Amino acid sequence: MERLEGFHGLLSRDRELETRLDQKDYKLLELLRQNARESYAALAAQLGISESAVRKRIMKLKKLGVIRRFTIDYDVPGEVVALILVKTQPPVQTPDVSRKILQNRMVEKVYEVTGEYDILVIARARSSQDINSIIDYIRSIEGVQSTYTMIVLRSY
Amino acid sequence: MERLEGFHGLLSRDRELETRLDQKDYKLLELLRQNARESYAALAAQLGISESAVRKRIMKLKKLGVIRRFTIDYDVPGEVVALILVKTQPPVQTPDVSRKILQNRMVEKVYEVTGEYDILVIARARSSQDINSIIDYIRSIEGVQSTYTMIVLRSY
DNA sequence: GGTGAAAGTGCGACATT
DNA sequence: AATGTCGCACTTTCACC
Repeated sequence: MERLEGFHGLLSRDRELETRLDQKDYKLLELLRQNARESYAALAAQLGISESAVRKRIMKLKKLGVIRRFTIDYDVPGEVVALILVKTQPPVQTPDVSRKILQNRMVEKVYEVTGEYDILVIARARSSQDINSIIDYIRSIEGVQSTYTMIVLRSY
Repeated sequence: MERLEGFHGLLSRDRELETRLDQKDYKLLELLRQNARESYAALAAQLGISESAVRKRIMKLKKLGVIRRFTIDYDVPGEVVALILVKTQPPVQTPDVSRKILQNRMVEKVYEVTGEYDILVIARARSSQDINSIIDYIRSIEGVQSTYTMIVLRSY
């Protein structure tokens, strides 16, 4: 019976995968990546479908969690961006550390990764002192073994 | 005379800095970071200014290069995201290497940084084979000494 | 995925401080 | 120089097909 349930679980996963993205979805994501404020009508024209179809696809992509948020890529002169590699140590779980890191409002993005380090943090601050305080904050989290910080000089 | 011109240059720089961002600009950037598709009217209400004022501020921020683009934060199931650290070697200039890296369409973002490595690349691909081909591409660029790749397991 | 009508939004011109 | 007001066209939204 447990085997059957396991099997059933696999089937449900397949069913989820039926909501696979098609070429128009991929193109839509690419268009939105380039300009997230483009009107549905303009997107529709480029995709060769109607404006309401675009809206429904975007809604679906948001519901599926594919589109996480509409945001901006920006660069405030004087602000300091830092990339902070973090090494965690068992038995503390890496996701627990990630969630703690995210609580800092200067943290923009957190990646859990393979390799020598476990987490990469992208942080943004008004000054290098503020970067220092982010690092202090991260190093104070339980399960953080060490950090390695890179200051961003330029980005594209 | 040359001294005077130099001094004049400094003055012009100061004049440019007069287009400093105020608190409303910072708040506007934060609101857009959270939802880049929010209407000007809704943004205006939150900032306590009129809708056309918001429009003009956003225009100004784009013109100043502060807002680089409106984009989406997204996560396609099955796609592989990799963070690739790159070490460059003189006499090749790091920005030249960055520009070459950017030519690869799977490359999403390039940071030039301080520290042991000179560049961090964020790349996105349909499969790990594609990630491999990005790495091969980067390693084939003149001036690239070594790379270190981390595969993203999860991101927030 | 398309249609149509109502509500909401974008945008330029001009007035205001 | 930055903001506010107004008018109109366009866009979005929400029914339903």
